[in-house]
Amino acid sequence: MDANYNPQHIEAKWQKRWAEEKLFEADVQPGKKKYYVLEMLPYPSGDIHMGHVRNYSLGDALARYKWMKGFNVIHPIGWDAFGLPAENAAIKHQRHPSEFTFTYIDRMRGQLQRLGFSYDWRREIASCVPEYYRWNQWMFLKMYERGSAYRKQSRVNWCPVCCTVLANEQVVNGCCWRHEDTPVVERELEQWFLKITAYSDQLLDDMKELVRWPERVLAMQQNWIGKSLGTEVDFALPSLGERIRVFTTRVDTIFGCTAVFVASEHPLVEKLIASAPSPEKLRLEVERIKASAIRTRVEVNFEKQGVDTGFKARNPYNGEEVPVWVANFVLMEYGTGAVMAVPAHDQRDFEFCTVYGLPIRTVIVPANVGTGLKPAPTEAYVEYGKLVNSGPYTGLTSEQAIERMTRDAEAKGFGKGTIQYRLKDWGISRQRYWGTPIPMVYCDACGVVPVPEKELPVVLPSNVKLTGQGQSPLAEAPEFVNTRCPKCGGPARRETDTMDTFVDSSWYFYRYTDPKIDTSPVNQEAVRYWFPVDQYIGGIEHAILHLIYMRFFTKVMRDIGLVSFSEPVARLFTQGMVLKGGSAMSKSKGNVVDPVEMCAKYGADTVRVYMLFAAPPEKDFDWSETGIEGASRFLNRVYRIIERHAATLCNINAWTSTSKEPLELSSEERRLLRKAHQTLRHVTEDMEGRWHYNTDIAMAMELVNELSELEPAIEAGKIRPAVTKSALEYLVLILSLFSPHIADELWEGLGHKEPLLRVPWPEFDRELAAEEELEIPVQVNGKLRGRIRVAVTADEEEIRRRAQAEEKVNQYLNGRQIVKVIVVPQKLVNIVVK
RNA sequence: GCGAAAGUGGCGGAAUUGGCAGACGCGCCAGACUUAGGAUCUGGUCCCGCAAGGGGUGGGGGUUCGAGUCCCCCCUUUCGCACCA
Repeated sequence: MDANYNPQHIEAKWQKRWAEEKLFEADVQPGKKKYYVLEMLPYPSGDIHMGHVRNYSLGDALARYKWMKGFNVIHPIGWDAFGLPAENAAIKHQRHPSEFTFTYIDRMRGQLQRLGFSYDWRREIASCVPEYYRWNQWMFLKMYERGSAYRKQSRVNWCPVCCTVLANEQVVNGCCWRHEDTPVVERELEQWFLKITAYSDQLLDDMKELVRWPERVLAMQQNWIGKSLGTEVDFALPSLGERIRVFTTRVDTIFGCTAVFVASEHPLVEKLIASAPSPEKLRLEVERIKASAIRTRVEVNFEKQGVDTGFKARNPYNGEEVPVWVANFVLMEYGTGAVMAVPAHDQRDFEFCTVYGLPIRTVIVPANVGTGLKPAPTEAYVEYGKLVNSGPYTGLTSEQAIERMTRDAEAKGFGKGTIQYRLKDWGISRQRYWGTPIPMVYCDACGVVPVPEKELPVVLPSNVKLTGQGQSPLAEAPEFVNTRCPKCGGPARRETDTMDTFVDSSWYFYRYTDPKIDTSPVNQEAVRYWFPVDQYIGGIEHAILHLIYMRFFTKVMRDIGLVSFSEPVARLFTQGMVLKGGSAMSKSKGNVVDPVEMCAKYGADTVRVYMLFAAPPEKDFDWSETGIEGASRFLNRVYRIIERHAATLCNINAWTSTSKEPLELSSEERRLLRKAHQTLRHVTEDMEGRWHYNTDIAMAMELVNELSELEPAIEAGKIRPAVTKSALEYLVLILSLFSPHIADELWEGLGHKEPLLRVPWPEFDRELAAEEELEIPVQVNGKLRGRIRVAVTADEEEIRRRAQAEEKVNQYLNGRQIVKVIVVPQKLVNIVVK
C-alpha cells in the first residue's frame, strides 16, 4: 500500500479491475433471487451534473449492498437520446443532432465511469438509434390497431420557443416546462393522440399496488387524473327548441340555480347569437367575453365577466326559467362546457352573481342547524348539509338528494349520473426533427394507412436541413415524405411529425433486460425473470410526466400480451435536489458545481461520500465546499489508520465469534468489537429500506473515532491483531457501499484477493453489539437528577434500589413522599414524589 | 382556496417504537507539533449563570410519571394542484 491516500491512482486501478473482472455483469439465472435497481436515465446534455451524481450514488450503494447480500443484481443505464436541445444546438452550429448526441454520450459515459458506478455496460441503450425507436413505432402501430392511437383536430398547446406542440403534462403554469417564462399559445392542429384516458380508472385503481411509492407522488397523480362523480342535467331552451347540458357534482343544490353559464366557445352560442333580437350586438359582447376568457393559467388577477344572452333555460326539476349567460370562467374543455349557477353554494357563482346582481337563493343548510343561514351571506356555503326550499327533496341530506335526484333525472330522461376526468389524452405529435418518426402514411385513395410492421423502422433521414423555422423539418425532405401507399401502391405522403420523447422513456427499462433483441421490443422471458423493478430512483419532477406515462405504457403492453402484470415498479424513491446557494444549479445562474472537477480535486469516493452524508436522500441539499473537505478528511483518516496496520495484519485471520477456539476478550477488545457490530447492525438495518445513508456514514465515522481512541490499546497489545483486523474489515465492508474504490484498495491491503462486491455481507453479532453495562438516567419528577451504571442484566428491583440510593438523586427525595417509581428497563428511571 | 411535506445550536443534520435533545460532520475557540499551516493531532463549543441551578426542539393549549415524537388551535416555509363546476 502507498503511504498516502491517492484517490486518482486508486480509482483508476479499481475501475480497470472491475471492468476486467466483469464484476457488474448479471445474467438471467433461474432460481437465483434477483434485484432490479433502476435510476432515471439521463438526457445526453453534455456533462453529468450533481443531480445525476446524487441519483446514481444512491442507486449504486443499494446495488452494491444487494450484490453482497447474494442477489443477482441488474443495474443498467442508458440515454434518453432524442430531444430538442441537441436539435437546437444542431441548428445553431449547422451540424447534425446525432453528432452532438453521440459526442455527449461518449463524454458522459466516461464521466459515469469516472465515478465508478456499478453499471452493466453491456445493457446500455440509446433511444435515438433505429434499433431502439423502431419499437416505439411498433408499439404505436399496435396501439393504432387497438384504437388507442388516433388522430384528431384539436386545440393544442404550442411553445413558440420549442416550435412544437406540448402535452398537457408538459405545460406548467401556462408555460412550457422547458421555458418557464414562455407562455404557451393555443393552436388548432391535426395531431396524434394516445388514449391514456381509457386507462384512467386503472391508473387510479392500481395505485393500491403502489404501497411503496411516496404518498406525494400518488397524490399528485390522483390529482392529475382528477376523477369526479356528478350528474349531467338538460336545461331546455323553449324559445329555440334546443337544450343545454350542464355537468355538476352538486345536483342537490339545483333548486338554488339562478342562471346557466356557458363557455364562449360553446357550440350553442352561435345559435343564440343568430336568434338574438340584435345579433351583432350580442356577437360583439360574446367576442369581448371570449377575449377575456381563461386562456392560460398565468393570469393572476383574473376577473369574472359575463354577458346575458337574453335567452331563458328551464330547470327540469322545478320548471323555473333562468337566464343564460356567457361567462369567461367556464371552460369548454371540461365537462359539458356549461354549468348551472348556484351562487348560494358555489364560491365562483357567488362572486359572479354578486357582481351582476343575480339572485342568491339558499337551498342547503348545515345539518346540525335547524334554521337557515344568517341573512346576507358574504360567501357561498359549499359544504354538504340538509336541503331546504327544494320541493319534494326538502329535508334530505345532500348525499341522499344527489342519489335520488340523479335517479329521477335518469327516469325522466333529462339527465344521468356521469364521471368526469381532468386527464386528457396524450398528444404525442411534435413538429420537430430529432425524434421517432410516426409510422403513418397518407394516401389520397386509401386515406390514413399504417406502415406495415415488416417495413419498420421508418428511419429518420439524415440529410434534412434544420432551420428552426416553419413546421416539421421532415416535411421538407421530399425523399422521406414521398412514398408508396402500403395498401394500393399509389403515391402517398408520410407523416412528418415525430413522437414526444416521453414515449421513448415510457418503456426503456424493459429493453435493458435484453437490449439487442430484434424480434420484439422486449424479451418476455427476461422480463419475467427481472421484473418488477425492485427499486426505481429519480427526481420528483417526473411525478406526473414520465411516471404516469410509464404506468400507462405497461398497461398497454399487458393488453397486447407483452407483459403479464399491470405495474412495472414495486418501489419508488424520489430524491431531493442538489442546490448551490439556495437555488438549483444552472448555467445561467453560474452556480454549477462540476462533478468532474470535484473528482479531479478530491476523488470520486469523496464526492460520493459527501453527497450521501450531507443530507438524508429525500431532502434537498445545498452543496458546500467546506462540507466536502470534511468527507475528504474522513477518507484520508480511514486510509491512514488502515495503512498503519496493514503490514502486520495482512497475513493473519480476523477474529470471529464463531472461531473454533474462542478467545477470552479483554474489555478494550469488547469495546472495539461492540462498536463495530453496532455500526454493522445500524447499516444493515438501514440498507433494508430506510436509506438514511447520512446516518450510516456518521456511524462509520464513530467507528473510526473509536479506533483512534483505542489506538494506544492496540499499540500496547491490549487489543490483539485478529480483533483489530476484524473491526477494520467491518469498516471497509461498510465503506464499500459508499466509497467503493478506497474500500477495495484497503481490503486488498488487509490481505484479500477478492473484490468486495463478491464478499458476502456479514451478519452482525447481537451479543457483541449489546452493551454489557448501561448508564441509566434517573429522573425525579421528570427532571434529570443523576445517573447510575448497572449491568444489562440488572432486574427492575435492582435498578430501582440503585436509583434511590444514588447520592445526587437522594438529595431530591429527602423529606418527600415517593408516589411512584417508573422503571423502563435499559432506558430510564423516573421517581415521582410529592 | 385545496392537497402534501416540513419547522431542532452559527450551519448541514441525529434522536427508527413516547424515555438522557443536539449523535456525526462543518464552522468557530484554545492548545500541541511546526520555518510555515488551508496538513495532522488534542481539548472545548445549545442558551442564561462565577457557581449551585434554570431555560430550551416555530407559538399556544392538552394527554402522560415522562412529549422533538401523540391530540387540538395558530404561525411560517417549501412543493404540487387550482375558477375542473
